[in-house]
Amino acid sequence: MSKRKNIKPSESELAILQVLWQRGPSTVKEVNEVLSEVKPTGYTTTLKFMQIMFDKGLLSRTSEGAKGRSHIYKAEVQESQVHHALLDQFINRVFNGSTSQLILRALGRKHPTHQEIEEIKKFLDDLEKNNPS
Amino acid sequence: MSKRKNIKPSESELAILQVLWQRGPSTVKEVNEVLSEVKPTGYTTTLKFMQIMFDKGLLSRTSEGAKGRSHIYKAEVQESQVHHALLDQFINRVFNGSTSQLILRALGRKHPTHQEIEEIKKFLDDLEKNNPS
DNA sequence: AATATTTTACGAACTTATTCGTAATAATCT
DNA sequence: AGATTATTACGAATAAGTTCGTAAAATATT
Repeated sequence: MSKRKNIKPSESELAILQVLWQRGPSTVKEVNEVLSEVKPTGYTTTLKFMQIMFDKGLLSRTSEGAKGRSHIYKAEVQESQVHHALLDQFINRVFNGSTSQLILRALGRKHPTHQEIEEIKKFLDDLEKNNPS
Repeated sequence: MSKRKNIKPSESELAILQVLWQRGPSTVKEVNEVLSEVKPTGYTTTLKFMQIMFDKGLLSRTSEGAKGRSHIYKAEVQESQVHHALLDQFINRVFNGSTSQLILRALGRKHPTHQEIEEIKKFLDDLEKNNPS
């Protein structure tokens, strides 16, 4: 249906997307500063990735800023879209396609808070109401 | 606590582990036959991977079979262990460490069956009983 | 305008993962 | 034993991802 291709951002690409999802359209410098807080990264390294992502269509960029300044990059894929795609791949690779297996494992590995549990339960209730399968 | 290191099997390594978890200890030939059902794979390719995994300690092997036959390889990491580790990494990478975010996304993306929902709910009930946090 | 700074473009080095060819070794068959 | 087949070991080619140096171009400063 959607024109979504093989969305499979690499580790580094995902990190950059996350910054852009959070901050909105940003320059290389801005992205690099955020990334460097977690892990020191050379400016040209970040630049290179963003250029590659631009070529792939993961990002777009506006050349003509206010007064001919640096490129401003913008994510061209939605967070939910990427989450969905990565989850699909992960569930297929690791849990043989079983979503419930994934969820049981996820719940089992750490102790979710009471609040988290309630949140999930509520979500499940809603699902059942709207989906009589 | 446990001596678990950085468990991060690659795509191909995971596929091999899955065969070994399912079949139990097996020869290269046997593993390769299973893998080839899904995706044709050269014998020496599978062999190479299993040798690498042996070097890494992911697999062990018995040299002295019944009558000096081929190596029989065995997974040296448990399925639950690897699931756990991969989930940790995935949740950190993609969902910023939030398990409930992962779960909500996973539930939202496809329609789980009524049965699956019940299964999960039951699991949540148990969790709440045993964990008054 | 000359110099310095910022940003971009290009390309190369390096790493990890994947794939397989080829040769050596071991076992089996005639 | 000699030939055939099976299995292992080794090394190399390719690909994808990561990292950065260097140079060119654009912008700002003195």
